[in-house]
Amino acid sequence: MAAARSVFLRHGFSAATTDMIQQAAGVSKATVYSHYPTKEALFIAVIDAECQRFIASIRALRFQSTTPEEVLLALAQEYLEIVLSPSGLDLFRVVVADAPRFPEVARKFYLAGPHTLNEVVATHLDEAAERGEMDFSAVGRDVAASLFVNLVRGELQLQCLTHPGSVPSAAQRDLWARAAVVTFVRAYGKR
Amino acid sequence: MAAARSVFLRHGFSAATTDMIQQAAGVSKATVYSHYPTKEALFIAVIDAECQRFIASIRALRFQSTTPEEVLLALAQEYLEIVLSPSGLDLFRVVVADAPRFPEVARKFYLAGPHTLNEVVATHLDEAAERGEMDFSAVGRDVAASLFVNLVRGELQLQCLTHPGSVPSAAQRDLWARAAVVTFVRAYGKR
DNA sequence: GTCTATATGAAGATAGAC
DNA sequence: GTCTATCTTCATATAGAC
Repeated sequence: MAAARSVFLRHGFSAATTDMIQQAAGVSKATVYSHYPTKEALFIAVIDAECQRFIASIRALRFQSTTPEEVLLALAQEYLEIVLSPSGLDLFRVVVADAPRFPEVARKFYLAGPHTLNEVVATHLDEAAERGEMDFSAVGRDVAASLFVNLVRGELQLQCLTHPGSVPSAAQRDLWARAAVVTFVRAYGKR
Repeated sequence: MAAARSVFLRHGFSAATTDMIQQAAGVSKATVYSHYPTKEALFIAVIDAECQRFIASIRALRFQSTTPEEVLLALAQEYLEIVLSPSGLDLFRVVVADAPRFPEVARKFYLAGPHTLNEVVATHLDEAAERGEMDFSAVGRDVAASLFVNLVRGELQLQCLTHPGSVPSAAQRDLWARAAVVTFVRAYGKR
C-alpha cells in the first residue's frame, strides 16, 4: 500500500505501472496480485485511504481564538498547509485527472475534502452569527462557508498545480490567508 | 489535430493512445507520425492550440454595463460559461493531471487562463476605483482581482471536476455568480 | 505467502510500397 | 502524403515451484 500510494500519487493511474509499485515495495509482481485482484482495485484502495487521511487532518483542525478574524485566519493558515502539501496537491491532481474513469473515487474525494471543510467552516460561522459578530443572511450560511474556503484556497492551489515543484513561501501563504480573511470579514462582519 | 484534441482532452496524455487518434481521424498510424514526430509533440501542439482558444474567449469578454455590480455579474456569468463548458473542464483536467510531465504546458495554461482573466478583471477594478466606486487599498488591486475570480469559479468548478458528466443548471450558475458579486461588492464597494 | 518465469496483448514507432 | 505490415518494447496478469 505504501509503495502503491507513492507511485499512484506521483504518476496517476494510467502512467503508473505495476512494475514501479512492485519494485518500490521490494516484492515480486505476483505478490502484488495476491493482495489485490487488479490495478484498478489497488488504485481505489490507495485513494480511499488517502481520502480518509484527508478527512482526519481536516477534522483535527481546532480553534479557540477570541475574535472571528483570528478563528478564520487560523483556519485558513492550517487549511492552506494541508492543501498545498505535496501529498495534498498530488491527491487533488490524481483524483481530478482520473475522475472520468473513477467517478466514485472522485465523489468520495469531494466529500472527504472540500465538503468536510465546508461543514467545519459553516459550524464556526453559525457560532459567529449567533454571537452577533457576523451576518450571512445575504447568501446563506452554507454558501458563505464555501465562498470563504475558495477565497483561501483558490489562487495558491492553482499556482501550485500549474507550477509543479515550486512551493509557495510561508510569506505567500500568509498573504493569501490574510487577504481571504480580510475580504470575508469586510463582506460579512458586523460594523 | 481535431481528432487528437478530442482524444487527448477526453483521456489525458497517458491513457490516450495513438491508435485512438488515428482511428478518430480516419487515417493510418504512419500518417499521424508523418506530421508529428512523437505522441508528446502532438500533445503539446494540441494543448497549446487549446490555450490559444482559451485566451481568445476570455479576451472577447466585453462589458458596457452601468454599475460595478452589473459589470462584475456579467463577467462572472460569462466566465463560468467558459470554465464550466465541457472543453474548459477537460482542458483543466488534462493540464493539471500531466503538469509534472509537461510543466511548460501547465505554465502556459496558467498564463492563458487564470492569469489573463486576472488581468482583465484588474483593469475593470482600476476603472471602478478611479470612479470612486470601489476601494482596494486593503489588499491591492491584483490580489482583489484574483480573489474575485476565485469566488466566481471555486465551488462550481470543483463540483464539476469531481462529478464528471453532471452539468450544473443555469440557476446554479446564476446563484454562484451572484453570491460572488454580492460578497465582493460588500467587501470592496464604497458605502 | 512469496518467488521465477512466462503468457498474452497492446503500446509507440518505422520500413517500404504506392 | 498515405497506406499496409511489422518491429520492439513493455504492460497486465497468471502458472506453478518453494
